[in-house]
Amino acid sequence: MNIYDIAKEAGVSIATVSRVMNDSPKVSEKTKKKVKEIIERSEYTPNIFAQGLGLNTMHTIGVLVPRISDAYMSSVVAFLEEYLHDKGYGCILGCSGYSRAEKEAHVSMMLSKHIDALILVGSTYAGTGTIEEETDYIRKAASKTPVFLINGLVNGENVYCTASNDYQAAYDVTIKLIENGRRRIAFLTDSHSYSANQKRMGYETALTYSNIPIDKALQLFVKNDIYQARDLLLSRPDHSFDSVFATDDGLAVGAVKYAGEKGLRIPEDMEIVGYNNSSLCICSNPELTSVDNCISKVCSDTVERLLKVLDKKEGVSAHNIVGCSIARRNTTSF
Amino acid sequence: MNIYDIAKEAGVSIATVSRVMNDSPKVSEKTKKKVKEIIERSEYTPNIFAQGLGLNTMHTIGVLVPRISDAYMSSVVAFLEEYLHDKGYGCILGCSGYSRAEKEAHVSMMLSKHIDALILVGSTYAGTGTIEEETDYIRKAASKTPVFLINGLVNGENVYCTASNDYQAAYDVTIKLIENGRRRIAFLTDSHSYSANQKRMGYETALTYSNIPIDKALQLFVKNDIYQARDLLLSRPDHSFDSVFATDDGLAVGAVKYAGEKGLRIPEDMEIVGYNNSSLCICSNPELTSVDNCISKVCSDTVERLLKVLDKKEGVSAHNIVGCSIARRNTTSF
DNA sequence: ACTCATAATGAAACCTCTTACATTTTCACT
DNA sequence: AGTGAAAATGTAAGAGGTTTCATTATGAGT
Repeated sequence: MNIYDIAKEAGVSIATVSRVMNDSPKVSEKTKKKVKEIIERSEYTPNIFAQGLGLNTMHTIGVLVPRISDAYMSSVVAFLEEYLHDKGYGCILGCSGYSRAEKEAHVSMMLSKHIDALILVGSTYAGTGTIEEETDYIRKAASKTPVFLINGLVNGENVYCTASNDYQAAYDVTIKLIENGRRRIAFLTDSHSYSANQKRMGYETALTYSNIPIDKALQLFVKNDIYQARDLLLSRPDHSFDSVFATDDGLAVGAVKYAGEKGLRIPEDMEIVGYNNSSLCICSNPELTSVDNCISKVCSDTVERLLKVLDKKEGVSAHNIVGCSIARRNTTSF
Repeated sequence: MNIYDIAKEAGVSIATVSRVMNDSPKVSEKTKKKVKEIIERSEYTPNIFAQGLGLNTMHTIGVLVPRISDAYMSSVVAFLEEYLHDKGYGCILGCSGYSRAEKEAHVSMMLSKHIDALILVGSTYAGTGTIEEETDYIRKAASKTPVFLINGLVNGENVYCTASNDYQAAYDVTIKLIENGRRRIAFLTDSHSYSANQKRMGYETALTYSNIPIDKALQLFVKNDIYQARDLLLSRPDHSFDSVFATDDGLAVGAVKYAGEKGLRIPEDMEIVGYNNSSLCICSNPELTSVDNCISKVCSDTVERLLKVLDKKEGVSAHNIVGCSIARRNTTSF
């Protein structure tokens, strides 16, 4: 069943059928109605390949995340898919893991599928090699299709970034903890990403601003795993920290488990703040205070900017920042 | 940059270039080497649309889930994407929600993108209308492309199902609780899906087998939300149940919160079992005993069967069952 | 050197759509 | 009725691959 069959049955040329399919104004109402009826009846759908060959688009966006089973990432994908689908775009998903090689492999696979744009979520930097090396594949991809980063920052032609204001949020959280009398705030992270660095800078700035010396021994790096986070904290000397600011809710849950193990009361003896305000927060006991980095807004902004770029509209800025808020629950006393 | 450019530069015909691209044996080593070099150097990739037009495939599989932000679903998608990517297939993701109309819309969008097969995850039945009505869109889709259900059951030409043995697992869990002296086991679910019904049947069979009357008042239905599950349990009379078997970890966490609210000790006063063995289990406090429905195996089986079907191999059975196990943690005393 | 089977290559058809341009139809106005 | 502009429709040329079939090149066996 192709456009010729429809044309023959309707007694018109294929050009007319094509015009009807694309809602062109230069077809008489009478013809339009007749052709539409036949299209309807025979459940004809145009061949996407032939269409793509002509139009050079398939209305598909590539979405690449490091790990979809992560609560934060899956939320991001959920929003992106929803917004894109609303606008008639399909979503090719890739889960790359954190290695550069895997990311590159996924990106080139997506490019070969002729996506209209590429969205990269988080983790643009794996911590091996220089930033330039690490992000070169992004600029390379951007030479073929517009690239949109979510919570990442890369400068380059055709690269657009949308991020939550992690610097500010981290600063705010740290100040809150200091106001609560905390002086030895552990900074717990699992990433060298742009976001993680922003958080670290906000944290350090707040300490400096409050005349608290920065103690690098309080900045802990661990794989994103609840038990590993717990064990790392357990390996630290008792009382070496009085609160934990984690760059991810999973790590914060690890801190909760640490406190349980040590018999520390939360939040009296140990305050804990997570990040992403994910589903883990209310699953945790006590429920976790966390930074709400407003995924929904970040995603809707990204899609909005993406559509503008595809529309060849001018004036889409390279960078875009979205504010965060703090979701207060029971692991802090603010 | 197209096949003609390569052909011209190499001084061969486009047919030869095409053969080189597809690793055809009927090209001399010398020519192959020369052409490959030029392809490499000019970073030529064949146009997917032209290729699709000829081959009628884009090596893309549609994956439709109701809710990707669900820990279980995102795990399933993670495995599917990994296995499919390994085999050179891309993944078009759709998040449909639970309504039939949305599912149909997503399926037809995917079909219009010319997927090679469609994988539907869970929830084939939304509870409105008869099973036949609810699943008709699946058979319709199956007339255009092979359909693979994960933890769903629909009979039809070109429909292949892979499911975990939820009936058996539910039976086993219920027997364990009974062996622990529980007599009033609440069955908490959020779905009318095939899986949920299998679990219910296993639960009821175990009760009957143990000469415990089935009390419909103990079978509770609630939206998949931790707080709603907690509140529903709080609304029941005290001591009306002594344990909870939930068909999803989120609901089980709701039960944990209920017990906390009521001051019940877990597992002494209240045993709780979840389902899916998701990341919520270790996040919960106490950590949740849960049925491990072996997502990895279900997904690898699905992909394996899918590849066989695409390969036109015979003998792919319509149904395939994978065994479950119980991940014992701290909300039960077995 | 001459066959002849086989390997290597090329020409052209085909896949199904979009669209620029050409042609035909319509119809208001004289 | 005749004219001419505007509207409707059709023709044919791409878009960029794959593949069949025909043709040419190769080289082993005599």
